[in-house]
Amino acid sequence: MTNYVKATISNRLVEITQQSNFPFMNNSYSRGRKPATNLNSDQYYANVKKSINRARKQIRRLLECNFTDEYAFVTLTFRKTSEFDITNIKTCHQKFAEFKKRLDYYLQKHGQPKFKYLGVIEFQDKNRHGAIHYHLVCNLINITNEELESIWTYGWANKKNTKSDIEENEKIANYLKKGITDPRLNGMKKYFHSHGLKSPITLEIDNLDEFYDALDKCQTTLLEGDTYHSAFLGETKYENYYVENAKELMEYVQDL
DNA sequence: TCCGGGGCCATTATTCAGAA
DNA sequence: TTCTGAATAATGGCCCCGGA
Repeated sequence: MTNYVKATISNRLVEITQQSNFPFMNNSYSRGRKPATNLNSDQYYANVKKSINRARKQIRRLLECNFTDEYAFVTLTFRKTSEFDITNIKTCHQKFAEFKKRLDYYLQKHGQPKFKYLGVIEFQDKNRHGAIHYHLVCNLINITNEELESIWTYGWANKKNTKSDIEENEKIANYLKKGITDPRLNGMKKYFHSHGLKSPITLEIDNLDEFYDALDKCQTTLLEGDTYHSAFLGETKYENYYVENAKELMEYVQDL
């Protein structure tokens, strides 16, 4: 029996969750992030798992929301150096921040749009002893690999332009999601992106049949769906759809 | 012209208790 | 548990400014 339905719309990606129990809301308790806890409790690993799941979902959603047409998939690698530790997340993030500034300046100078990106880091363990590299989905469509590498300065840059569609996005999202389970990222940001990206829209659905009708009209494909049981949410059914005509769906949603 | 440091505050990670 | 929203700690994006 379904009592509560929620839809999360990330442009063409539509996720529908139906559950038999209502979500609970109560704000009378003191909650909040505590300083780092002991690293070996069951609770800690449960939180790590949760964090990874949330990051996975969010990466996919942000990709669909913000890179809807053509985008560039970029890999940035550090060459071996004695100047700084290329396996240290903090140090590398600092270098990445400096790179962004150089890039911002370059883009501004050449009258190109501001750098928009969604990215993760990954450790290269085979042969490279945990060297960090960056994977980015971004809007650097018009810049050449050579230009990019000369701005990056720390090693190699590899860029591939991609058309945003269901298969490519799935592939790219999986690629981005691959490395975020690394324990070296526990307690840290597992993904990052430029400010001002569009967020997915979350809706409570009162009339599910009507919502399905609207979906049908927008050339919708079912990607996956399943049902599981949760002690708190009850019978829970989720379905992910891909909508060809996202614009029409948005118009319908505006009227709700 | 080019870009790095400081700092503000946006964004993410972690934690918690649990309705009809 | 493929969970939730809210609160808070922690991290990092990005603007401003000024030095080289």
